[in-house]
Amino acid sequence: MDDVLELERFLPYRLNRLAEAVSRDFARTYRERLGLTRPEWRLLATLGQFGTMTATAVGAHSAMHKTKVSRAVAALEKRGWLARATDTDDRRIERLTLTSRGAATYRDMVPVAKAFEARIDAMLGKQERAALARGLAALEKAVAGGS
Amino acid sequence: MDDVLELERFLPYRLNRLAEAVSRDFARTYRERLGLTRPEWRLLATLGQFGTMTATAVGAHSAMHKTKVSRAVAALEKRGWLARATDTDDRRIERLTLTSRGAATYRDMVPVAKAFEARIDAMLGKQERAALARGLAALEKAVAGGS
DNA sequence: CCGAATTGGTTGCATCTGTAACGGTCGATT
DNA sequence: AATCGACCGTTACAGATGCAACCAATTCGG
Repeated sequence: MDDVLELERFLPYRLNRLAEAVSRDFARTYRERLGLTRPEWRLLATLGQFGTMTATAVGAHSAMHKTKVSRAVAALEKRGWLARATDTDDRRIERLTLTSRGAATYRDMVPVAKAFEARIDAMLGKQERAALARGLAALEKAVAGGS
Repeated sequence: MDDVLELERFLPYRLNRLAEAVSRDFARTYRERLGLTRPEWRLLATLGQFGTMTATAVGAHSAMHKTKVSRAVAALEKRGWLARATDTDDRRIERLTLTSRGAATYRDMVPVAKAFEARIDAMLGKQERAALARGLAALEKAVAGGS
């Protein structure tokens, strides 16, 4: 009974496998079109959605290691897609914002991402989509709270 | 309407974030206790469950890049946890099997993984657990078929 | 107040990773 | 049987990653 682990039911394994499989195609498109790595894309998407944020907040939101965030920030800054502004009250903090060029890139990218999303959605039935949404939401809550 | 991408609803992002968050703690335990990387752990778990397999099959099952598998195989072989046997009919193929020492390590690891699994399950309600299972299964099917 | 502990962020270093190219094997076509 | 293409697996190389150690700024505790 306790001698075999069924990977098909093991959550970390399933999530990793799905994340990998689902992301791969999509990641390739923005790497080829924009030359972005995954962390860089996530940073762009996060700032595009939320406006100004700190590096730590980006990391917390996307579960990225802080060094990943740090390097992604440096990369986008170098391209002129992102600007840093040291907080006047707490000079450790840097407020990150997309430049107009960064925002323009973001706007170009959004429809592509949405099209990708729609393609996946189309492959799931309505019931399954609802179940997935509910299950993921519950898991996100558990992970956030349990830590 | 089409100007912002809501990351909290975007599947690749959610899956990556969850996979990362869920795996991190667990990965640390087997890295510290056994000195295994993630690909190595997955290889061990896959062979432990299925017995003999080829490297390609392992990669397909776990969505790992073939070079990852190749390196994990080399690492486990070096530890004496895994043995290769070239197929006599098709000499391109290598049948991978855990050695008795590898199998012993696997057996030690299974209860740890199951305990981890149980801890996550305990954080989800029964309904949510069912929804998650259903949603993930549907997505797995879609991903496998769509490709 | 002052030193200790904490926090935001960066960097050195070793390791891990993907891409592309490769060597070796097999099957099909001719 | 020679050739072409497909397939299994490895490796060189450049780039990405995580850990630990670090700097600087802030907050906490006495």
